[in-house]
Amino acid sequence: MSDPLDHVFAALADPTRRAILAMLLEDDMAVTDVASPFEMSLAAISKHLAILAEAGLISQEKRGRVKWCKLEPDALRAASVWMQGFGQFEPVNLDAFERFLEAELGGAGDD
Amino acid sequence: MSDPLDHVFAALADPTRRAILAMLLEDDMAVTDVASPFEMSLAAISKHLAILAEAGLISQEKRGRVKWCKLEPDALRAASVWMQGFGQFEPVNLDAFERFLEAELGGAGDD
DNA sequence: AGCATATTCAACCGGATGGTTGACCATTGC
DNA sequence: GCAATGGTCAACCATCCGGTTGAATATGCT
Repeated sequence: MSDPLDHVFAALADPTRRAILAMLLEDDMAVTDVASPFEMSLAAISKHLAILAEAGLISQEKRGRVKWCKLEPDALRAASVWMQGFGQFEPVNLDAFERFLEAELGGAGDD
Repeated sequence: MSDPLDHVFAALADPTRRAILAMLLEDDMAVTDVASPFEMSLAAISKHLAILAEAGLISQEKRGRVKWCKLEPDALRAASVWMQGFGQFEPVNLDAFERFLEAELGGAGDD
């Protein structure tokens, strides 16, 4: 019932969470360090991180008493593909999508 | 304080709304026709459409007593750009594409 | 052991969301 | 004019969401 895209897009809908992702782009961070620039409680940030982790957008690994947060751009990939489908589309249907895909596979490298 | 991305991602977070977008990919539709495949009230669909319109993902034009809904793929572009900015990843991968087809178009458009 | 640090848990709160229903315009057609 | 059709509005409900606070749980330090 709940498509993974539900969680990804819902996670991305919050500006705090998008800011967190932007921070994690530069480096892995501990929860406390993620929280420090924000004007809200640590618990709130902890919840945001849980939501991001649930969506697969980050992973969390506990080393000692510190939990490290790491960006997982792979989860963004599915959502990105979903959106590009709409962007490239001509008002027909899947044919155009297939042409689009073939062009991508032919022009860009392999995965 | 509300970034347009907030609205776009929030709008995309609901599977009903994504299904509506997928339907509108094929053709412009009247509100009643958008609603017909869904097992929920017309009022509910009307709200969903309002949310999509608020996010700029569709436009609505009233001709006579019929309100036509039209996909506006341009609104997706900003969100897509945001994600590309994140992405050290290639824009397309086949797995995600196939998942997209099954989950979104296969389920919604073929009822 | 005892205390500080890192993080989560639990309860709570106000406000948003997704849905319902019934009443309410607006437009079309007999 | 009046009834059917297309769509929204308003009130309501249950649930989720984003935030708070205070207590609880781990782990590390001395």
